[in-house]
Order: sequence, then C-alpha cells, then structure tokens
Amino acid sequence: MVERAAPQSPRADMVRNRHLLLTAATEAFAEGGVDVPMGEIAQRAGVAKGTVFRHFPSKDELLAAIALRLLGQLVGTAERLLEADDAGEALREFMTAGVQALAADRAFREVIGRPSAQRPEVRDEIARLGGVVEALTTRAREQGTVRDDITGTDIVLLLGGIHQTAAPVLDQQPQAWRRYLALAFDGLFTVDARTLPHRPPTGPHLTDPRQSA
Amino acid sequence: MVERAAPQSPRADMVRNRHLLLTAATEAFAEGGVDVPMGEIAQRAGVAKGTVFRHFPSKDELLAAIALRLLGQLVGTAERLLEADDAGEALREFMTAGVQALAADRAFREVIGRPSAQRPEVRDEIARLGGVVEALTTRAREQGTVRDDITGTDIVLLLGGIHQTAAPVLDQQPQAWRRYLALAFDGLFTVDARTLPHRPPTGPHLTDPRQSA
Amino acid sequence: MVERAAPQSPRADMVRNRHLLLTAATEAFAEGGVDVPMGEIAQRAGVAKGTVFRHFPSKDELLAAIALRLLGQLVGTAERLLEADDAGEALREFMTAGVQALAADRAFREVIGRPSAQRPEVRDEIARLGGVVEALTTRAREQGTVRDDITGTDIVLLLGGIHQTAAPVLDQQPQAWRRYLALAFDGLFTVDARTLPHRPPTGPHLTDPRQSA
Amino acid sequence: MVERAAPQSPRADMVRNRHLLLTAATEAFAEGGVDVPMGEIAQRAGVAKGTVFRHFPSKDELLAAIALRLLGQLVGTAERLLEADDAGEALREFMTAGVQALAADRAFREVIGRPSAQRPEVRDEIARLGGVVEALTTRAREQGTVRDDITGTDIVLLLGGIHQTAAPVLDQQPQAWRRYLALAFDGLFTVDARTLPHRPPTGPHLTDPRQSA
DNA sequence: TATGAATGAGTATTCATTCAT
DNA sequence: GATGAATGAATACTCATTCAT
Repeated sequence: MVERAAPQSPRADMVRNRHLLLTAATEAFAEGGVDVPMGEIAQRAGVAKGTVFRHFPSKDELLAAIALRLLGQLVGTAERLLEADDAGEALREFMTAGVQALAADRAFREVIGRPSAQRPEVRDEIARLGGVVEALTTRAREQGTVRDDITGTDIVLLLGGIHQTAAPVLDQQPQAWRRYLALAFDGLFTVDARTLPHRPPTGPHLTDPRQSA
Repeated sequence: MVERAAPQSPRADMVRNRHLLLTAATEAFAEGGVDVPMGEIAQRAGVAKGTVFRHFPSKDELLAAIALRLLGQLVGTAERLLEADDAGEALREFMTAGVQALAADRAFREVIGRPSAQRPEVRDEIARLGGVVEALTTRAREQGTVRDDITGTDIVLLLGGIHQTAAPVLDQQPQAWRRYLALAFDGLFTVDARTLPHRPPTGPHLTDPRQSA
Repeated sequence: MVERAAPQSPRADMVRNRHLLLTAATEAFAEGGVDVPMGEIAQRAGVAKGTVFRHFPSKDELLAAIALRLLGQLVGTAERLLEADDAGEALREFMTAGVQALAADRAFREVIGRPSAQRPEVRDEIARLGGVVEALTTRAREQGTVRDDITGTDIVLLLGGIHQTAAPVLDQQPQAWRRYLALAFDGLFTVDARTLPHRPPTGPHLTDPRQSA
Repeated sequence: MVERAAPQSPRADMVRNRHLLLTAATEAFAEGGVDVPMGEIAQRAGVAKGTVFRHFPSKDELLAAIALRLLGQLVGTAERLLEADDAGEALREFMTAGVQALAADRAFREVIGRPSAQRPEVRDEIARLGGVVEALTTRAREQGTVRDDITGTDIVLLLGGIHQTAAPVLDQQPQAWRRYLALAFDGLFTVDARTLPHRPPTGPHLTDPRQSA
C-alpha cells in the first residue's frame, strides 16, 4: 500500500516497522496530542492498524515506549556531561538539551504525564534520570557554581516548566524557551540567594497529577 | 430530578442555572481534566444535559466561558495591585496569586490551551490581562526592582511555566510551586543580570500551539 | 429511519423502545446466537446503536434482561400451576411449557449459560424458579404420581436437557421435543423404579460450566 | 521456539505436527470453548500459527477434524458393542460411553453444533454413527429389552440431551449425568409404555439449528 | 425553558487468515 | 514445510449534540 524498500528478512522488516511506528507515533502525538487515533499512527507509518498492536499491545504501551526512548536520550546526555570539567557548564548544557528536547518533541510532556508513566519501566527510567542529574547537580554544587539548595529533582522538574513557559508561543517563536532558560539560569547559578522556601520535592514521577487518580 | 426551590422567574432561573453550570464545570474540569463528559457536568449542576447545551452551545463554548471567568479574576487582581505603592511587591503578589490560581484549578491551563482560547472573546481577555500586567511590570521596572528586560508578557507566560514545574508533584506536595516561584523571583528581581537572550515574546495567546492546527 | 406510530410522550417512547429492543434482541440472539453484534440488534429494533446502550449499558446487561424475562414467565407458569388439583398433571404442564419456551426461544439456554447468569438478579430469579418447581414436585410426589427420588432441581435441569435432545432437528421438526418430553415422562412418572444413582444436584445455577472459570 | 527432537523426515514431522495440533486443539476447545483463538492452539501445540493453517486451512476445518475424530471413536465403540450378546446391555454401555465422552470433552457438543458439522465428511460420519447405533438399537428392540418405538437416531440425540441436562452442574458434580442417564434408561428400557408422540426424527445432523443459517 | 431519549460518528482492540522469508 | 509479521474486517462501547415532548 506504501512503497518501501524490499526488506532483507522478516526480522529486519519488523525492526524497520517498529522504528517507523515509533517515529510516526512520536510525530503524530507531537502534532495532535495523545488523542490521535491509533489508526492515524498506523497510516503515518504506512502499516495496517493490526501491525501497530503487534508491536505495541496497547496505546499505553506505545506511549510508554516513546517516553522511554526520550528519557533514555536525556539520560545519555546527562551521563556524557558527567565527564565534563566545568560542572556548572555541564549542567547548563544538560538543561539546554533537555528543554530543547521537550520543545522539539511536544508530545514528550504529554506522554510523560500519563498512566503510561506509571509503568515500572518508565518509572525506573525516570528514577535513573533523576539519579544522573542529581550527580550532575551535586558536582556543580560542589564546584560552587550552582546554589546550595537546588537538587537534581528540581532540575528535572524545571525542564518541563521552562519548556511550558515558552510553549504558548512555540509556534511563532520556536526559540523563545532560550529566554526563559536563561532566566532560570540567573536564578539558579547564584550563590548568595536566600534559601528557597518549601522543601525540595523528592522522586518526581513526572506524572501529571490529573492522571494519578 | 433534583428538588429545588421554585424559581422566581424564568429569567432568574436561567441566571441561576448558568451559574450552577459554570461552577460545576469548573470543578469537574479541575478534577477530571477537559475530558470529563458533558453529562457529568450536567449531573453535578443538577440539570439535564440539554440545559447545558442551552446555556453553552458547545463544550468549547463552555470551556471558553470558564477561561474567561478565570482570566477575568486575574485581570481584577492585577488591576487592584496596580494601586500598590511597592510595584515590585505588587508584581510578586500578582504572580503568587496567578500561580496559585493555576495550581488550585488544574483545568485552567488545559482549558487555556485549547481551541476555545482561539475565540475572540478569550483572546481579547488575554490581551487585556497582558495589558494590565504590562503596566504592573513597567511600574516595577521603573522602580528598579525588576530587571530591565522583562515584559508583562514574560510574566504571564511564567505563570504557566512555574505552575507546570511543580505540577508533577502537585499531588504529594501541593505547595511546591512556591519553591519555583521563589526561584523565578531570584531570577526576575535582580538588576545586574546580563540581558536575556531572545527577544521578548509578544501577544502570547496562551494557546498551546499543539491545538492550533 | 423506520416508520413508527407517533409516541405519546418521551416516556412512552422509551418504554416502547425498550420493548422493541428486548424483542429484537431475543429474536436476534435466537437466530444468530449470543454473538450477534449489538449493531444488528439496534437495526432490528429500528433504533440507533447508542439507544441500545442507553437501555442496556452492556451486552451482558441486555442478555441478563432477556434471561430475566424468560425466567419470570416460567416462574409465573409454575406458580399458577401450584393451584391445580392434579399435581402430576400440573408438573407435566409445567415441563411442557418450559421445554416449549426453550424450543421457541432458542437463545434462552445460551443466554442462561453466560456470565450474565452470574448477575445477582438472574441468580435470584433462578433460585425463585427452583423454589416454585420444588413445591410443584413435592406436591406431585406426595400425590404419588412422580417417583420419590426426583427433585425440583432435577425438573429444572431436565427442561434444558429435553430441549437440547431435540435441538439438532429443531429446524426440520420443530415439535420433536414432545417426543423426548414424553420419554422423560415415562421415566419420571413411575413409582416402582429403582432409585436413581448419584445424589440429586442442588442449586443448579443453570450456568454453563464453560463460562464459570 | 520450542525445542524438539530433530524430525526423522519432513513427512514424519508433518504427521507428528498434525497429531500435536489435533490434541492441543481438542484440549483448548474443551477448556475454553470454540472461541479460543487459533493462536492459542498453535502455542499449545508448540508450533507457529502458520503451521496450524497449513494443516487445517481454516478454523472450521480444524473443528471438523476434531469432531470427526470424536465421532469415529463413538462409531468404534458402537461397532464393538454390536458383537455383545446382551443387546440391551450393549446399548446401555454405548450410551454411557457416549454421554461420558460428551461430559469429558465439553467442546464436543459445541464443535458438533457448528457449520463445521455441515461439511460432507462430518455429515457422513454422523450418518455412519447413526447407522451403527440403529443396528445396536434394532438388536435390543428385537431382544425385547428396549421399547418398540425407539430408533437409533433417538439414541444419538439423547446422548446430547442427557449430557446437557447435567451440564449446568458439571463443575460441582461431574458425575451427575449418570443420574439422568439412569432416568433415561427407565424411560427407554420399558416395554409396556404408550407409544411416544411425534414421529421419530430421521437423519439428525447433530447440528445446532442456530448455526445453520 | 427544561428534560432526557435518540443519534451516530469515532476509538481501541481482537483475531482469522495471508504471505514473504 | 515452518515461521511469525502484516493485514484488515469486525465489535463493544462512549460521548457531543440534536430534538420531540
């Protein structure tokens, strides 16, 4: 139904389809929100509806897979930056990459704030991200470039918040998030600030509370 | 189906019903997100489904009405604070009130990020909010308590972003937004910061771009 | 979409539709088994799919309603026959009516052997039927026209069995069940038979065991 | 996917697979009814789905094969019993075996009452069973142990009916069918009964009429 | 004007069957 | 011959919206 390079083996074709689907789904969700019908994703990927379900037994599972992939990328970035000399700069870079990822992939946040995020694999990955970012933050704190009272969890949460700040104008000004990221940096990378109120959150599940009931 | 005091006049009953509906809908959307069925709103308001549609020809219209009311409240708050002596403190108060409103009413953001927000009335109200906040910000800027490069639009956008930062932990820590609000203040109420990158956004429609297609 | 007498009131129309649906469903299930799509039932009743679900929130509920109606009729028949002088004759009449009901309404048995039968209301009605038939049987036993070792539960179970015996030829010979009913009578209405093996079953749920897992 | 001894020859493997499938399918259908997915049968047999379809071009064909095998067993039993001296006792034994087969293999009846039963091969086997049982019955009739007006077809039909009588309590009382079999014997093995009403059915296809449309 | 019954388009998911490897 | 990935028709159920009373 859709022209396609001849697959080398069923296995190869399957891998290809899985990739196709993940890409199509990420795009589709990005454009239309999580409510896009599974059928549209199938169409975009150029496969039949049944194929979507063969690869991802339910919409939730598909959403989880997307979230996992995105989280994995962030974790990778953070891990790489753990090696950098200038921890403060590394943290800035991580946040920049993180917000950019959210901006580029608008489905991410919506995908994260879903029952899919309740899946153990997703929670685990979130926890993993939290751990790495905590390390990143600790190093920066030790180097005295970031304020004392900021935690890795704060950083992770801020990613979403900063992106969200600019989201309403994302269409007209796709780079506006840089402005608010800089603003956040100004609040973050300061040493002589008064201690922030409210104890730092722990274990953010990145789960939209609306869905947790 | 629900006993009720006899209405004084048809007109009075209608006004009453409209109010009932708005309240019920605000609550319902707050608790369940914008996906709560119209039927549930009718039930909560103690009226029949048809009545909901008589007052609000479509779900979208209802959503718009809610957004309008909430925006109106924010505008009111901002206008009141325009009278304050300490403009910086006033701005802080406005932002606190704004984020709190978002935190308390989880539907607000979702309601705002919808085609309903495209309706002229809503856009107008958003513009009005922008105007008042701009004034508020200008005064603070003039008093030298807020950095030079911050606009009213920035402030309005930040409301959503700050709320969103804390949203993932809203369940467990309903006050966490205060932490991020304080962090934002630290970035905002500083005078000797380097100028923020990216030109300030104009005319944010507060519309989630995802929905604009 | 379907010609129909003008309804007098919404309420009247609803009652009418409920009846229409029940009838259509009974027929549809009778002809096609419980697997007929809900859509077909809607079509047969001349209503939209949604209407079926308004009246019966799930297929199961519809099935239960049908079972209930049929069971109720049987209970009524049994109760009426409790008044008869000749208890043996009354029992024969009841069984005749029962098997005939099953023969006429082929869906009955299938409907009964379903999770729908697990619903308390259905179980209750089955229990009620069991009670009345037990009384009927006891009277016949006391009058010495039915063998000593037969219980009301046996009778109820036999209804299904007798019907089933003739079911394979129901198409070609719709009255064949009379033959096997007579055969059962010959085994039943005898006094000098050896006691039946196996203790009499108690509390038949009329539930197809296949479904109980 | 399932380790297995290396096949001796393609041909041998096929035979083996066919057997595996038939067994797995019989079990699966027995436990879950005819609605078990083909995939589960493949899994149980330890082969891929495609293999099932290579052996049995359609689910119906598979069902037919099972029915055929079971019918064949009954025919075998009947043929063997044709040799017995006491024809009445032989008939009892046959019926006992028949009902027991149905009770033990809950899928049998369901399998039989299906379009699959329409297949010529199945009809032929049913006819063959009818013939043998007719002979069995005739002999018993001639020996004066069974009533005059009973035919082989009646006997075959009764198998299903007797089983069905006890089916609703099969879970709790797996042997209850013996009770109703005895009851049937009491009606059957009597000489001075009034002639049964309704002419004896001929050529039962053992097909549930519900499915024939 | 309020009611709530009817409508019907829309959605996730299942499963027999086909077919490329 | 076996495999298992892809297909796509089919189905129960939801919900915004309409409309007769």
